[in-house]
Amino acid sequence: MSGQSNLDGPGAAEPHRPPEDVLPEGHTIHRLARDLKATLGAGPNSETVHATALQERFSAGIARIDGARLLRTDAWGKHFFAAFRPKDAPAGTAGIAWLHVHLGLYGTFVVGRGEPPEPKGELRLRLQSSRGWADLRGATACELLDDAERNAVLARLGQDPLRKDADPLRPWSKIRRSKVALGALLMQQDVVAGIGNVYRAEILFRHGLDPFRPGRELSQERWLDLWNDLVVLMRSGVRSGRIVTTRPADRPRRGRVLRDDAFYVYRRAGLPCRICGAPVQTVVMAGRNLYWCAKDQPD
DNA sequence: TCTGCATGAAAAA
DNA sequence: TTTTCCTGCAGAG
Repeated sequence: MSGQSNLDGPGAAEPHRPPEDVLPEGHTIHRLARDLKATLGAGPNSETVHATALQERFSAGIARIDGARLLRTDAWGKHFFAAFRPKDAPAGTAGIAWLHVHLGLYGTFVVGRGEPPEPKGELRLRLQSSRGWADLRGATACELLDDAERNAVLARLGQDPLRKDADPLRPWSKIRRSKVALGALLMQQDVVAGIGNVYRAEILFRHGLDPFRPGRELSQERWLDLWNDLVVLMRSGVRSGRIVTTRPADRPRRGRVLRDDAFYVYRRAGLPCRICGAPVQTVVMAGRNLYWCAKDQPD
C-alpha cells in the first residue's frame, strides 16, 4: 500500500485508510506524481511549500526545500521526483533541487487536501501548502538530488511503459539476447522500469508465457503484444489506483472487482486456475514469489 | 503479544 | 545468491 491519494472520495481532508488492494508498482508512482502536483499546486508562480523532515536520518538536506516553490513532479518506473526551486536559487534551470523518493517495499506517500492530520508514528517527511499535504513514511530513498545526480538515477532505469515516449524495442534488444528467464528479466528495472511482482506474474499469464523460458526464445511479435498489454494495464492502474488484470469474462461476479477476483495467478498458489482449473504454482524467482499456471503458460 | 510475510532493491558474500 | 533495511498487517497462540 502506498502512494495513495484521497482526492476522489468525499471528506477528502480526513486521514484515510488505503484500500487493501493497493499494491505499489510503477502505476502507483505515476498516480502519486499527478496527485501531489494537483494537491499542493505546482508551477513557476505557485505558492511555496512547507517541508518538514521528521526523521532527519533519512531526509538530510530537506530543509533546503522548506519554503521552496514546487515546479513539477515526475515519475520514472518506481522512482518519484519533484522539482523545487529553493528560496535562494536563481531563476532558470540552475539550482533546481530534485526530491527523489523510492517507496521500496514498505513506503507510503499519502496525499490529502485541507489540513493535515496530527503527525504520528514514523512520519519521515511532510510537504504542505495552503491547499493540501503529503506525508511520507517508510520509504527506501528520500533525498535531494541535483540534475546530474537525478540523471544518474535515470540512467540506471529501462523504458517505462507509462511514459509516452517509451520505446519497447530498447528492452527488446536486451531480452532477445538474454539467457535469463523471462520471469526474472521482467523484474529487472534496467530492462523495464515500473513492473513489480504483481504485473510480472499477471502479464506472463495473460500471454501464456512460461516464466522459465529464456528471454531470447521470445519472438519480437509476442514481446510487442506483451508490451502493449502492459501499457493498457498499467494506465488502467494509474486511473483506478489499483491493479486489476482479469478480463471481465474471467471474473465470477459483475460490478466492482473484488480483491479476490482481480488477478489470475498472483498470490493464488494452490487455488484452481481461473481458466483450466489446475492448481496455481509458486516458486521463488529473482528473489520474489512467482505465481503461474503450468498448463496455461506453455510458451 | 509475538511472528512472519509483503508490493523493492542495494549491499554483502 | 543471501542478507539487510525501512513499516504495517494478518494470523497464530
